[in-house]
Amino acid sequence: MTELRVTSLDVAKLAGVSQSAVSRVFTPGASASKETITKVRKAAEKLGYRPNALARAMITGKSRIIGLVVAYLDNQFYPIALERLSNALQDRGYHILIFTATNTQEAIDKVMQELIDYQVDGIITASVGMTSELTGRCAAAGIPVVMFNRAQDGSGLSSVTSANENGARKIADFLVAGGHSHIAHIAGWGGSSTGRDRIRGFIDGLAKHEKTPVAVIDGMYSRDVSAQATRDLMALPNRPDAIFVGNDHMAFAVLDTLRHEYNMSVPDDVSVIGFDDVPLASWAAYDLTTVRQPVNRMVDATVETILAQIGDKNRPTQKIEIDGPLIIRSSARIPEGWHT
Amino acid sequence: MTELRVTSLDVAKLAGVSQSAVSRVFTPGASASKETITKVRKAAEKLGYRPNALARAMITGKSRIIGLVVAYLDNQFYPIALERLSNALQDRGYHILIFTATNTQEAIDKVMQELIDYQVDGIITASVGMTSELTGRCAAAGIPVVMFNRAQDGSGLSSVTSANENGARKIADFLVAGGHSHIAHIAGWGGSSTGRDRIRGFIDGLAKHEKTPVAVIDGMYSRDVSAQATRDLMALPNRPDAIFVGNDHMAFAVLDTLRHEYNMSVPDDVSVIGFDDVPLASWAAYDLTTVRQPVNRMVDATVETILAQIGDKNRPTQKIEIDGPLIIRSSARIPEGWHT
DNA sequence: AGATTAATTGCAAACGTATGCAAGCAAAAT
DNA sequence: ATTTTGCTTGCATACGTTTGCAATTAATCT
Repeated sequence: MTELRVTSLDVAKLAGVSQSAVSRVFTPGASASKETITKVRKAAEKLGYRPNALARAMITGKSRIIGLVVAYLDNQFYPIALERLSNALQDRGYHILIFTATNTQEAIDKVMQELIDYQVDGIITASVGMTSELTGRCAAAGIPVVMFNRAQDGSGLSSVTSANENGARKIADFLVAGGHSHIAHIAGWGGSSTGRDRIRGFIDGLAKHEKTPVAVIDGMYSRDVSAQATRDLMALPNRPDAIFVGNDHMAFAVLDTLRHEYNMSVPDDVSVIGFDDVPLASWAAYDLTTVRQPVNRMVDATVETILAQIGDKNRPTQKIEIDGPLIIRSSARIPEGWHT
Repeated sequence: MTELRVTSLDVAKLAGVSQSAVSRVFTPGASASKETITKVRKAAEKLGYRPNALARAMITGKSRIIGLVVAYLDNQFYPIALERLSNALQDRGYHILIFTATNTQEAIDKVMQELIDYQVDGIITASVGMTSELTGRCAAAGIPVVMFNRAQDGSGLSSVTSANENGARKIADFLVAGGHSHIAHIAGWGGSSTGRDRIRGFIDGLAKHEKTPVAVIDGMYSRDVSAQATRDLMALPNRPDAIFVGNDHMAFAVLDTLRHEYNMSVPDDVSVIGFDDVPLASWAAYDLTTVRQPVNRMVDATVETILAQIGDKNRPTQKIEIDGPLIIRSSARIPEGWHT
């Protein structure tokens, strides 16, 4: 009904001051007398005025919007991270323009372009890779980018990940100490740095004990693919007695398959270890041994980094790795002498 | 390095046309000759120009941004819905400004205000209630609101939900047909219409068979509260042999508690039924009987409604209910003659 | 060929705000 | 009393677009 937009000019007229005065009252750093402030605030209150964020963004060149690109939301890790990121950024007065994009170059390129159209102050990508051409465009547009839970070598982009190699090494140690002889790995997607780093750390960790995995299969971060990989492993002549799965999300599928298709007992028949420690991992139905990705600290680091780069465009990018502990639960045999 | 923003004026100069011409080339409805179009496109390409969405938004009054307010992301239903909403809106050329807010009046009020500041074209709320004062402000600002998976009586706001009463009635029928004698309900938060509707439907459904629930406990949409409710139910003299839980998320906690704290077998000792049919419900570890909320159709309806209201501000609001089927799995006793 | 119509284009005025500049003014310093 | 200092304030401009208007040009019709 009342289709009119109330502007700073309206407030100015009612308060008997200039438009600039109104603007200054609503601009944190600006100077205004006690008297003007109260007059303006009263008038604004009466008219229900609030500054137009878009107009403000255009003039200042700062939109206070952070673009967030995320691929999959069915892996519980990402909604959790998203929630935390959102809260942390809201506290700092930023807002999140969100895009879901499948992990293909075209989709991501398209989405990133649209983000840039909105003059976002910064971009956070969660679980997606980026074209080098695209990173170039962001750099050209002067938009900082931070990759969350994913890194990209030689991109010159900041990234925040957990210590994937080291985490996978811990898992190798744990499984070997548990006396497993046939150890397999259902890996995260080979197209992701996270997947590759975990493979590398795991193989390296096994090598330290002069062991090699009986098999390494790409699980593509998919339940279906991981379930099939499990079947393939069970069909092997040297059937594994331990499986490290590249993330929790896939590990749940592996557990379901072992228990309900093969009637196997975990960890008596097979030990299973995941990676991430999503909330679901602690639920009694799974009780999954896993390496924790410290979401809170990763989120804090991400927010710090992106804001720092927004504040100082010449600040060098950085690759942050945060170590997480092995969380010992009941899905993998616990070596003698390890304390839960 | 190259800190300069390329504007339509730059393109105009390079192409040897006026700034308006450039604008028209990038404005769908506008008229421009073949020749100008190619000249402008070439120049734009060369300079890497794209129209500034913020400036465009300010002048047209349409930001093509939809505000999305969501409370919790640990219930898998919401990330899934979010993903679908995001995709559907992206396809229509809209973008999502997301806010996570705890389900308290102050938090929601604050968040909604900030959304309005950004001149969003519409607002979708998922799983949060709203102040009547706030709905008033939105109406005053001429911003359409659609509530997703929640309704609000007398608010005059559009809403999209599943047929909660009817769904709960189906569950009552199913449990009674299964021959259960002591039926309990761990309900969704009483502060939500969804929670209340499901209670009403369930009690009504039981009443049709001349039964009443042995207990109705508010599970507050929380795992912990639901687990405790389960313990309380098990301590009852007339211990229930069937529990309808207000949503899947809580039902998982109930299952975990029954199985791992009480060593009970489902459905032999107790039948458990949830509501939502999130992906997790079909995983072998839970295999939960539940009523499906047809997310895709709910999302489609939500998008349709919000866009329709944006297109025509005088369009009457509507409350849409979409019926979903009972998905029969193994967590509840299957009555003779029911076909899975 | 002349007249009517349609399409294209540039000019200029918006949209709602922030901010440099100079003027005003009161208080403090000399 | 005069100067200095510091704080407020209004004026006017800018941000990067879209769009009504009028003018120009091209196309169609009689």
